[in-house]
Amino acid sequence: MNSARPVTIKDIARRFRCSPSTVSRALNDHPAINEDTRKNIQEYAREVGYQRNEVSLSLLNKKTASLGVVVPTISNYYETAVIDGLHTTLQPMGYTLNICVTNENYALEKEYLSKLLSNRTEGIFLSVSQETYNSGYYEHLEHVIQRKTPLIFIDREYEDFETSRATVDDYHGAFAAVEHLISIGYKHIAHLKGPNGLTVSEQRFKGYADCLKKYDMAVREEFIINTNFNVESAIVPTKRLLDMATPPDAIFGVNDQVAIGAMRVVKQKGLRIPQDVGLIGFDNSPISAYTFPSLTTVNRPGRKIGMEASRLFLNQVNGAEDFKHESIVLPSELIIRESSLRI
Amino acid sequence: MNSARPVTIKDIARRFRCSPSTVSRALNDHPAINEDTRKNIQEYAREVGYQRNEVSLSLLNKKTASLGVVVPTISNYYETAVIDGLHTTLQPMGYTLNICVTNENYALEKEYLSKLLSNRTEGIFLSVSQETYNSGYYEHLEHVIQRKTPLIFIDREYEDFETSRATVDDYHGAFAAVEHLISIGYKHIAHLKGPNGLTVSEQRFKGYADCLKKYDMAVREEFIINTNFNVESAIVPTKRLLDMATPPDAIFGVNDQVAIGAMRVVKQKGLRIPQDVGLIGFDNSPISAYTFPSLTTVNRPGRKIGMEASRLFLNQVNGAEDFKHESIVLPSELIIRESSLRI
DNA sequence: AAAATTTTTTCAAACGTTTGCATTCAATAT
DNA sequence: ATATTGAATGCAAACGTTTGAAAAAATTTT
Repeated sequence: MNSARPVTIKDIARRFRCSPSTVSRALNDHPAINEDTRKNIQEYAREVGYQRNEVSLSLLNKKTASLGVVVPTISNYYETAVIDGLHTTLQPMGYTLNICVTNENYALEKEYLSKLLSNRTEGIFLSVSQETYNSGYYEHLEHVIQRKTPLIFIDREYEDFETSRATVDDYHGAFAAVEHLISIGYKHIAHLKGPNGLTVSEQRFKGYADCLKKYDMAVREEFIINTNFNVESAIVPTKRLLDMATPPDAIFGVNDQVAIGAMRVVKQKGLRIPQDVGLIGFDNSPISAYTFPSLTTVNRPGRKIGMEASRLFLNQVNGAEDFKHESIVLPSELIIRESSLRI
Repeated sequence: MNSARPVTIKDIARRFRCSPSTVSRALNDHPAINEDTRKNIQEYAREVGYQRNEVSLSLLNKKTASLGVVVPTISNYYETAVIDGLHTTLQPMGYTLNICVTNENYALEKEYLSKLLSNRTEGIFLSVSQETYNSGYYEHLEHVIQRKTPLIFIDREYEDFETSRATVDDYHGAFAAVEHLISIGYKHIAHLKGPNGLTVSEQRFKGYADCLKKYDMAVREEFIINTNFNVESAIVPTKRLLDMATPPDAIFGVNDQVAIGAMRVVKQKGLRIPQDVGLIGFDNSPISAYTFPSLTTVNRPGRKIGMEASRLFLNQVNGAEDFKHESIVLPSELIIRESSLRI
């Protein structure tokens, strides 16, 4: 009985022996439609479960009300917090989010952007993949801009694109973290860095290095080891650090995962945190409050970033004549917990 | 120069003084098109950055290649793992995922489902919201089914709908957890239950209760307290448990968050885990491995659920004549860590 | 050179909806 | 009775693309 084919305005028109235009107007409460006709049509439409075909409307109006969100991963707390923030602002406005996960892969990123454009997405939030960043290819991004589709960078960004951006102040966050360690009295502070080249990695590293310099402490090459953002990638580097002739007495991890990896190794060595080794992470992921000892970290307001990014997008589409791209930099905030509180 | 208006097939046709059909065929490598014409058109299309308007195609073919994912939240590890699984299977097949977050809200859930149908989504993955579950309203679900849009239930499910489902075996997971506590020697096992009415809560509770019964242990009313799945909601209930005249010597939390909340309270009381109080969670969230002590838990394969759900969906759309709805129940697996290992 | 064949291109309809303009019909004013 | 108004409805085009069938153009065969 209930056919799979959705009932259309034409079906209703046929039923009432009137034209599709009349049905359309009736359903939209157009004033020029006779009260009775309107009521009959609306009632019948409800009965048969008529639902406007938004696809046809999209074609007609060239408005799709859909937005692309292109991120390297959604397995981390931070990324989902950002998406949550985007959601919070944009879904009540009727926008639909298309989430694309690139797995840090350039080819996928390119494909998804192209697909989003083909689908006439009205805006794209992008956190560029690591591979893209390394490769230096960015025609796929230029293409988006050429098409005048609003493009909002999130966190990882290209310096020289005319777009809006929302990022966290990684530099000062890292700086504050290291300054805190110094104030506690730690003298030999190592850094488990993120992958080279990524803004996030480099900014945090810069904050670390600049802070050491400010306090006339050496920035020692061998105290800076790369990781890949996850727990496992911190294991070997931490072991190397602790096995040195003069090992560090504090470690600043590029994120919480890495710090937690380091924490495991430090404990296994029988060293105490924070007495023997101080430890700081970055992100304030939910887990950081519940490790033992609890992890000092830097808060990274993902949800807020998402909401700010939404705001930037809305600014652009409701664009006044004098619209200017903005670069929002949200402050990061040091959260002091047990892992750095040597007394 | 670069107009915002995307270049269409008609633009190209005008440029070559030919008909849109020719352009269309040329771009699609139709054999009936002259080799030169084809090459010229394709080259020009590339130059001007032509991109097929998929919206018009969707209208024409009644295929949108987009799928709805409706979940109560994306702030938890489990939900994102599911989405990740859906992604992994479906994105390579060209599907686009529209993520909708209901915040456990019935009105929102209804609105999103309706919107997804309006957008002619080809399938919907749904984890029903708590409010929906409680309210017992489900016309919005019937509407989806009426429209013959494949509907796949994830985890939280209505028993009496003709759809496919993918769930984790909560019952046996909970049973195994409690059995493990008993085998260790714990005698008074409390349960921090999830919200009443939800399948997840009830199944885990049932596993807990049945296991106690099997070993002739009392199922004590006062040992079963509701929480709301998050850390905070476990604080007061745990305090209440520990303040009892004869407090429990083990606590089974409905999920890791709740167990972690309990862990905090237990530690604050100066009690030792697992010596004084044994503790088990559920979900095997990444955090559970890094608490102190590390948390015994039950693995809940979110990613696999997503992939299984995708498979169920694909079965339905590639539907053979003899297609039958399936209910996949993935096994859960006890992960023994420190919080329950009293020796 | 005409007919037959093959190759290439165009026409027109379709997908579902909206909307400016024209049309129809009834009611009122002259 | 006829012109004038007003209300209610229909027509046709538009959005961008594909596709079967028809037409046109080029080529081959007689």
